[in-house]
Amino acid sequence: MTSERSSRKGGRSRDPRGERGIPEATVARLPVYLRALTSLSDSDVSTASSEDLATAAGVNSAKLRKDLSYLGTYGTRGVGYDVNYLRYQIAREIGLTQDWSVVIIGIGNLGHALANYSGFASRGFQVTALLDSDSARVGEAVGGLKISSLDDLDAIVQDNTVAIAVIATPAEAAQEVCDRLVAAGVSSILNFAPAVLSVPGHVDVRKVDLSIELQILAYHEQRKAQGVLADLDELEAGAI
Amino acid sequence: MTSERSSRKGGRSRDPRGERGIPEATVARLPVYLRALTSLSDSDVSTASSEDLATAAGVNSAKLRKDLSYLGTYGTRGVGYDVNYLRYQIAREIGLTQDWSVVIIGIGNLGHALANYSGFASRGFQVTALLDSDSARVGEAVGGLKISSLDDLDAIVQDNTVAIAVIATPAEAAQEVCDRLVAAGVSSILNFAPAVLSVPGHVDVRKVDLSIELQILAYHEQRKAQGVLADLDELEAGAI
DNA sequence: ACGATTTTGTTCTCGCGTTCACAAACTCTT
DNA sequence: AAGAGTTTGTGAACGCGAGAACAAAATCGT
Repeated sequence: MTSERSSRKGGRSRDPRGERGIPEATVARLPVYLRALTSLSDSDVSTASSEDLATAAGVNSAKLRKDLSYLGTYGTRGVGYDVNYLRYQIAREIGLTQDWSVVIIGIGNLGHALANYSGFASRGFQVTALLDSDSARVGEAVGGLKISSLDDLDAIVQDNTVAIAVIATPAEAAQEVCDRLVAAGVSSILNFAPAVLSVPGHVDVRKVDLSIELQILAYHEQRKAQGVLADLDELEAGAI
Repeated sequence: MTSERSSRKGGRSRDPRGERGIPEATVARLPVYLRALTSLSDSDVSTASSEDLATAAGVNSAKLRKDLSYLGTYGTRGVGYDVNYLRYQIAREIGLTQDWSVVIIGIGNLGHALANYSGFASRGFQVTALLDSDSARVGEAVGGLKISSLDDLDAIVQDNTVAIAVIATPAEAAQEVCDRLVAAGVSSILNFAPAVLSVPGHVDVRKVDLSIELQILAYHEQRKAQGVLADLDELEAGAI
């Protein structure tokens, strides 16, 4: 997994309330299922088996069935799942039946790209503000929005009832921006800055770190290369 | 974790060779430790305890010690770890003592941002080519590099011994681009396109998906809000 | 020199997540 | 109507990862 939850340790068993809690690993896959269902729906497929869905989502069918069983019993034995019905149920479970207001902090290279990314709006996430600490950039228009000053954070968060923020600042600024976000009432943060953020327990942080991903790939790549060398050694040693 | 390995199922226990295999969860944290060590080194700290390191990396100290123990015994009891020595050892283990050539495919908003991102080069990842299928963009300069045509992929990969590629195309194009990359000999792929890629077993794919991350945050956010409502209900019902 | 203190490396235990395998439930054919 | 064929939902087994806890090893103070 690329990202980590920094708060909320427990899975469903530690839930103080008795209500259905969905395992974290399952939650992380629901959006993938949703995408697969949307794709099938666009292809006018009205019913799909767990095997079909699993293939489309790139997972094993038993896992998919167990994941879906946490939401309820939405399938029909001997038939499969109604694509549109299941799609709605997952969307509702994730919370995509309502719109979410998102602000992006730090409009550098990455912030720019995120502001122009169309994939957000299509899923019910609306970027309502772009903030930057550089006063020279305030007022500049990016992706149909004007950049606001970081000083207006509190007002912006309150006016738009923002719960989710995206940090795309340099690493040095990330913790301070994070603190201000939390103070303003934001309780979910997507962090692109290569920095460890410390937040109060009620705030969720997810991290996306490009250079970490590359390093993980490099590790395995190096390992493959070593394996080849070792195989050659064995070959020379006449072991095979 | 946000991303998934699509190939290579086993952890260290299934390793056919008897050599030390590092658990996947540990591999994913090594880059974080590396960053923490670099930061300490920049602050002229020469020695650090597991507690210090763990705090800087945002993990628990027992976990950190166990992770490091997979690499070897690089600490000194009663003292701690030599920052620069440990840093070198982790870098070597990950494979950062060599340079990695990386190509980026799909120079849209995101590809643009990635091409300009300075965080790659600083960690030994050198972007050697930018590719796009849109012939109108070929030749355009981005971040000091000229965009090449996708048709030149094979030659570029071979000339630069590229093992790692970044896919930043729209979802529709991702699988085809992926197939061509694999055919050209690339065996590690970082995928930003919101699509499930299918690859042969020897190829590693890691996925970074912004909209999935937001959806996971939305789920928890919704859950927090429901919890508040439930608490209010209990209050009204006189349960407290 | 030796006990007190610090801190690592490792063992052990527990819980989560994955997968197998099968009974239950539904459809279809005859 | 009944048996054959499908496909879901779930119980059970298993392996990996997290964290507590402790023994081993180093330093420090006297």
